[in-house]
Formats: sequence, C-alpha cells, structure tokens
Amino acid sequence: MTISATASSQPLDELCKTCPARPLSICAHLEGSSLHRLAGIMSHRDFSAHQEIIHQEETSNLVAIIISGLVKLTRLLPDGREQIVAILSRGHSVGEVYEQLSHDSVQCITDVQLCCFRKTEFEKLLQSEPAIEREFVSRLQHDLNEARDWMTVLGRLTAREKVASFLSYLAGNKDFTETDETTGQQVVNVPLRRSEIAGFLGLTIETVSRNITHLRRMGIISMEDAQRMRIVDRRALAELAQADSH
Amino acid sequence: MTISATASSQPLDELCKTCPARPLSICAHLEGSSLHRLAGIMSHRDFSAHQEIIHQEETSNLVAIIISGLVKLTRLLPDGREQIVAILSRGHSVGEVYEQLSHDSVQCITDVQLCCFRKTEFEKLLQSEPAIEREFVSRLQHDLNEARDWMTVLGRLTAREKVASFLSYLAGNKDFTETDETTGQQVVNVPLRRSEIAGFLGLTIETVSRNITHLRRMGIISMEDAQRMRIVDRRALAELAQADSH
DNA sequence: CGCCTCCTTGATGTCAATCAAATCTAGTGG
DNA sequence: CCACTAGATTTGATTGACATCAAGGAGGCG
Repeated sequence: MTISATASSQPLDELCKTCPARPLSICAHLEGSSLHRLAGIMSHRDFSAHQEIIHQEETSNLVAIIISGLVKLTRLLPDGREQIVAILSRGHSVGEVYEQLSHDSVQCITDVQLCCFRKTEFEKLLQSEPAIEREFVSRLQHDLNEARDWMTVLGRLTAREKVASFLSYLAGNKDFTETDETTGQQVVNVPLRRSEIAGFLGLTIETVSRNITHLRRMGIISMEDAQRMRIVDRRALAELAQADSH
Repeated sequence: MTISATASSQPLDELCKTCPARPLSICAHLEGSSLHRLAGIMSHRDFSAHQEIIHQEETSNLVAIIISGLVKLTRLLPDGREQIVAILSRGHSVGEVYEQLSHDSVQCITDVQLCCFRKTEFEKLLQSEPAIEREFVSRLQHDLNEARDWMTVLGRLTAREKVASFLSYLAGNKDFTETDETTGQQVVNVPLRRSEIAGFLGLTIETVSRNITHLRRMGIISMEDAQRMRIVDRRALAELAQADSH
C-alpha cells in the first residue's frame, strides 16, 4: 500500500455527527457508546485524483468508508487489458474484510476523503456491533446484485445500450445530477474520462465517443460540454438502457 | 415461488452430521447446541433438472444451501435477452438475505437437493450465531469478487478466451473433474448445455461451439463426447484464459 | 504561443452474430 | 431391432458491429 495522505487525528464524536457520508453509511443509525467507539478507531485521510489507494494483489490492512469523491475498482489482466469492476461514491465502503490480498486496485477518480479503519479493528467491530454488521451484510448483498447487473450489461447489451445504461445509472445518483429548474431536465455531471467510461463498459474510447454522439443526434441527450450532459428524453434513455429497476 | 418438491421432515442432527455439503458450507464448524438449532429450522427439498426454484422479481421467503446439484442465477432483460450471472454448486447458498424481491431467477441445471430455511429464521440465525455470520460475510465477499472476475471476462476477453476461461473454471472445481490415472490428464464433465455456456459467457451457441472446436484443433483439449472434455495442455489453456488466480 | 491531453470523427479490418443447413443423439413406438 | 422424431450440436456463408489505425479539433497550462 502506497499512501501519502493527511491524517487528521481529531477523535471527536463530532466528526461523525456532522459527517456528510453518515446518512448513507453503515454507521447511519449508530448512537451513544457505539458511535463513540466507532469514532475512536477511525481516522480521516485525503487522497487526490488519480492516486492509488490499494494496489491489486497486494496485502492491505485498510477498510474505509468514502466521505466524499469517487473511487474506481479495476482489474488488470496479465497482458495489460483492464476492466473497471465498480465505481464507488459517498457512503460506500472500500477494502475486503476477512481477506488479506486485494483482488482489485482501488484508485481515485476525483479527490477523495476516506474514513479509515484498520481491517482487524473493523472486523472486531462487525463481530460486536450487530447493527453495523447487519447493515454491512445488506450492503454486500446489494453490491453483489449490482455487480451482476453490470455482468448483464457487459454480456448482453450493444455499445449504444451500454452507454445509455451508464448515463441512466449516473442520472439515478444525486451526487452526479443537477436539475434545471426552468425545464425540469436533469443535467448529469460525468466525472469520468472517456477512457474510464470505456474501461467500465468493456468498450474503446472511440466507441464510447461515437455512441454519445449518436444519443445526441437522436435527441435523447444534449451536451453542455464534454463532461456535462443534459437528459432531454428520459423515457427513451431508460428504454435504450433496458432499465427496469432504476 | 412455484415449488413441487419432496419435503422430508426428519429433523435429526444426524442429517447435518452426515451431510455431504457440510464441509463446504457456512455450517462447517458448527457444533453442539448451535448445530442442533440449525437442524431444527432446516428442511431438505428435491428439485429436478430445469425446474425453477425462485422467479425473478418475485418475493421469496427462501434461503437455502445446495447439498447436491448445480444451480444457475439468470437475469432476464425486458426484451428477452438473458444473462447467466452465477453458477452455484455444493455448499453455496441461494436466496438474498435482507431483501424481499429476488433480483434473478434461480433455476436448476441438474437435479438438485437443497437444505432450506425460511428467510426470516435464517436472518435471526445470522444475528445470533457469530460463527455462521462471519462465514456468511466471508462468502458474500468471495461471491462479489467472483462476480467481478466474470465482469472482467465479459468485458475484456475474446470469445476463445472466454471459452478457455470457462473450462479452466470448471477444471478448478473437483465436482466437475475426474483424473485419468494413466495420463494424469483431467477430464472435465460439463453439465451445462451449449446454450447455458453461451448464456454465461455473453456469446451465442454457435460461437461457443466453434471455439470449442478451435481449442480441440489447437490440441489444447480433446472430446470424449459433447459434455466430456479432456484437458490435454493445461498450461496453454490457463494462458488463453488469462488466469492468474486459479 | 506552443505543447499536451482529451475528445471527436473518419476509413478500414476483424471477430462474432445472424441466417441456414447438416449431423448427431436420445427417446418413442412399431 | 430399426425407423422416426425432436432437440442439441456442429459447420458453413454472410452480415454487421465494434476495434483498430489515423488524423483533426478543443481546452488548459506553462
């Protein structure tokens, strides 16, 4: 693990009580002595965009919750091909419990702030705090379902449908969207590069770009700039995305 | 949930103690009163090949452990396209805890015997038996990693590499392999149809068939019959599969 | 201004899907 | 036992979607 980060050692329950990620995290419903205990073993750390938090196949003692920013999990094949297997945002946790080696590398897409735990202490916490433990299982289950959703996208959708699915997915997360008051349309702020979108969708940069253009020409989206896309026809987008659940 | 199954109500600890799936299951290290409690709330059920256990998007009260046989989890898109997102064998569990609706349909590939629990009882069990709970989290983590492995296969490998990966995966599970004593070669017993292999690898039947033929012509495998493949060149297969971990 | 990185667009090639048909297999009934 | 059938697998011909190769534009920064 290679880290150059700022450690702010202010072990105050206040940090937790005002934490912007708390309502979305496993600690959401924690109170009193349990919260105090949690606050006692966590520490905040800052990372900058494109920094690597954990390297694939290396041992890691870190479990963390994302307070702010975006993180990607990538798998590198022996010959250099790469697949992004998850994109994690505020409230999600990072690091594999009960595992020594990391199966993927964990990298920052944007600047990131983490709430960090030592893996062994986090595991002890799970054992002794049923509320956290239950929440953690529930989230693992959710992540597993999401991974399988993306398996379906990767295995069965066309390039255009993949891109539509990805936009639809971002549009469903309030961290990425603003609503235009005059038109009621959503504007999605895409914090990923084209190469990262391609890496996630199992495509090339060019194919992603071309299909964004297609969606634009079809009148489904319009672009404020390369990173900001206005969703003009939400229904058509959802249909292309083969989305039932979002 | 549509079930026509045999319920054998013999709530003896003996059933657990002699269970062929136990060494591979979350109950492996359970003893005494804990095992007795488990035995008290489980019941065995038999299903036949191609029977559906749980239907996608329907509510299910079932959590179960596979005692014998093979089960597939599939996701059906609104327009009928289908992706198999997991293949589960002896010792694996089926059914989503802390979720009402099933995200996928659960179907039998072969005849299957299950050790069944009512979801609510299973959840109570998790809460009160730390050993099971920990084992369950560990397995969820593992399944999540496996799903992400397959995301990488689906997103980045060619058809030939996908087929090689799949064979390599089966070869790594003793439930599917016999070893030819005279040559030391593994013979993989593929219990899936071509359509199921295709459904798992994001390919068509024809492409799967063609690439099995390719592997045969390359001298990497040879076929006893359509379901039984002899691995002639293990190293070449692993290389094609881009396998690091198996 | 010039360089660099990212994104877009165009031309061409390749791999896998599709369409179509033959072969193989297991099961059924005469 | 063999003819017949239905389903599964293999093989062939063609099409089409995405990758690859290549060039051009747009924004940011020294």
